[in-house]
Amino acid sequence: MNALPSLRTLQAFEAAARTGSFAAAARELSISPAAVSQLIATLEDHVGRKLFHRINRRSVLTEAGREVLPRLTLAFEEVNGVARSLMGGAQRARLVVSVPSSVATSWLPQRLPDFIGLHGEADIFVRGEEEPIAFERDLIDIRLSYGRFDQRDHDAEPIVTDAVHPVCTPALLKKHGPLRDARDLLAMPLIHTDWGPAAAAFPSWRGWFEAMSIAPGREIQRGLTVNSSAAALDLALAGLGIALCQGLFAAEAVEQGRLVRPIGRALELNQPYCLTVPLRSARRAVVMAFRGWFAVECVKSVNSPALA
Amino acid sequence: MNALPSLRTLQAFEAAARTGSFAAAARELSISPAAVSQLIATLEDHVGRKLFHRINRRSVLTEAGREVLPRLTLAFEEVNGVARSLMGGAQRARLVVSVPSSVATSWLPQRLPDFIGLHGEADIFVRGEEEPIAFERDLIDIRLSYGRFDQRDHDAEPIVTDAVHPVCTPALLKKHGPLRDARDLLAMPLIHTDWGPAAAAFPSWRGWFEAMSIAPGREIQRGLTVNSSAAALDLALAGLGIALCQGLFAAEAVEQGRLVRPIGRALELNQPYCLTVPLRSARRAVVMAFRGWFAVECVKSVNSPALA
DNA sequence: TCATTATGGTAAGATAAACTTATGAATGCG
DNA sequence: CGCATTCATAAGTTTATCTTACCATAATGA
Repeated sequence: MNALPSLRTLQAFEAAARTGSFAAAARELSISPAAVSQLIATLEDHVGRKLFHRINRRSVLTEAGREVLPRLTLAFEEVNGVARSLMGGAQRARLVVSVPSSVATSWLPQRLPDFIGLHGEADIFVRGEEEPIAFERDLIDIRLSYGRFDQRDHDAEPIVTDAVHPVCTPALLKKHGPLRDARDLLAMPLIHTDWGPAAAAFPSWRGWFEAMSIAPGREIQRGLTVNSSAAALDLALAGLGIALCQGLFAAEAVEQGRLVRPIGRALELNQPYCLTVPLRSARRAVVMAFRGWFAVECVKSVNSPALA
Repeated sequence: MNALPSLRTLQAFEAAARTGSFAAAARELSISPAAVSQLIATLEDHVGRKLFHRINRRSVLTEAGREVLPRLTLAFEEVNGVARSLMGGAQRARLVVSVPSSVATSWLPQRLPDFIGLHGEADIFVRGEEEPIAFERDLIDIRLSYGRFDQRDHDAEPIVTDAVHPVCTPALLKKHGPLRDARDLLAMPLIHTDWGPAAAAFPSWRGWFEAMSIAPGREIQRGLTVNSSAAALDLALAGLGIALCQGLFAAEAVEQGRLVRPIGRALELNQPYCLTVPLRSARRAVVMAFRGWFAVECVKSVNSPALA
């Protein structure tokens, strides 16, 4: 188990391979071309394999070299990025937030300016993605998920349990006249959401009617079907039907009067929303600040008086 | 624009921060504790900021240190991985393949052993994901996509244009009796696929009937709806209905007689499947080999005699 | 309590890695 | 051809890195 080659030789190799010339690499590293040549020779010696074909005083990468170059380049770019951020005067906080895609499209971006206003400048990365989440590979600092996913070295905390509400535009409700009971909904165009494997346990219209003690027939499968809450909300806003939408997403439109609830009956979800934070990030100031703010915003949306 | 700190000092910092002790870092780097202390002091000096709180001969990371540690660790791990793979005797080829999720679940894994048998050992990473693809961030060597996505420094090549075929189990077909024309399909349970935003232009049952010059009523929306080809195929295999499935996925089951085509009419897709290869990877042996093999496998499935 | 053993910091000197300069050979270009 | 550019090699220098030695502090345990 020999020692690994020195980082300096790898650095020289990376620069030369990327630029395609020892001379250019030398300029980049502010050293002489001869030094580059020697470093690379040392590395080739150490790993026991040529990394450049020396053909005509010109060097082209060997297969082995070509194979590893992109990985090295990416890794060194990251190292240099870290170094630069350490050297920068006032270091900007960095925060990687992972949320379900539906939250990433509109709910979160709308509210982010508020957080930035409260907390000050920060480099925030929002990732819209579904379980399973690669906390370590993607260096995620905080994740909002539907349901609790406990892991070693991660702190998971339930925030609030949401519910789904039937919502549609006021115009659509007017057109179909006021409803007397839940059964009248069956006559209106329903917007279905197919949650996919991610959250198969989410309530459907069928589930909602059953919770209202109404046994729906096959006809409820009619109408539009989409595969995300965001899309369902958009269709509802466009007046195309009644969507069964989480409070989290529907609250704002209902508060503004752009959507109404034809029937004030909601169906609670099986799982709460949870915030998961890897322990390595739990103590960082930005992360703690964001965690608190995020939880409050979720609760505010879900428990909006407009949905009471 | 000051020079960046030397990699060696960053390496020492990373080891000390990760292990939580200068002494442990020294052991890891096979140098003396004093050397670690000096390297870190040099780094702190260079970036003009303390990275450890020295409290009681014990060091704990400062906020600045905690902020950058995970990024540094990940980057150095990658560098070390590269170094190790260079030192390893016979280097194993490494290949990162990106395909649509549906292809990643079953079609590709089934066929990979064949490629490995032909080409020899290799470290193959299969990523199931949808457009847009982050070729550079994820260092992808080759991508199969539905439709052509041209980019700078990428080579995109159409492979074959697939078609969708109605398929169901022989048992289901028998139960509903032989069909005389396409219109009879309307009486059978249809399995719908909702492609989502990724490939909105994919044909639906409605499109298929229209191509057959049949104007379907609202009733065709009945039945099951799933959001992936793979799921639709599974449901069809379970005898739950007729799915409209790409030749790529259906070919094998039809060849084996597990599925049949109640009507031999297919509907061609709007876009061909394409293989995209970043130029940096185009000349690598594994990549070229895989590209050729992959294209042939796709064509074989799509043009299977069983679907003729 | 008082060694014992750990931690990290500092100073001085040693060593080896890294670098420069100088030179040569091969190539391409005007 | 003459000139610029490329990389390789050799010899000598610089300096970053490392060791050794010694100190201070704190926790551990007999």
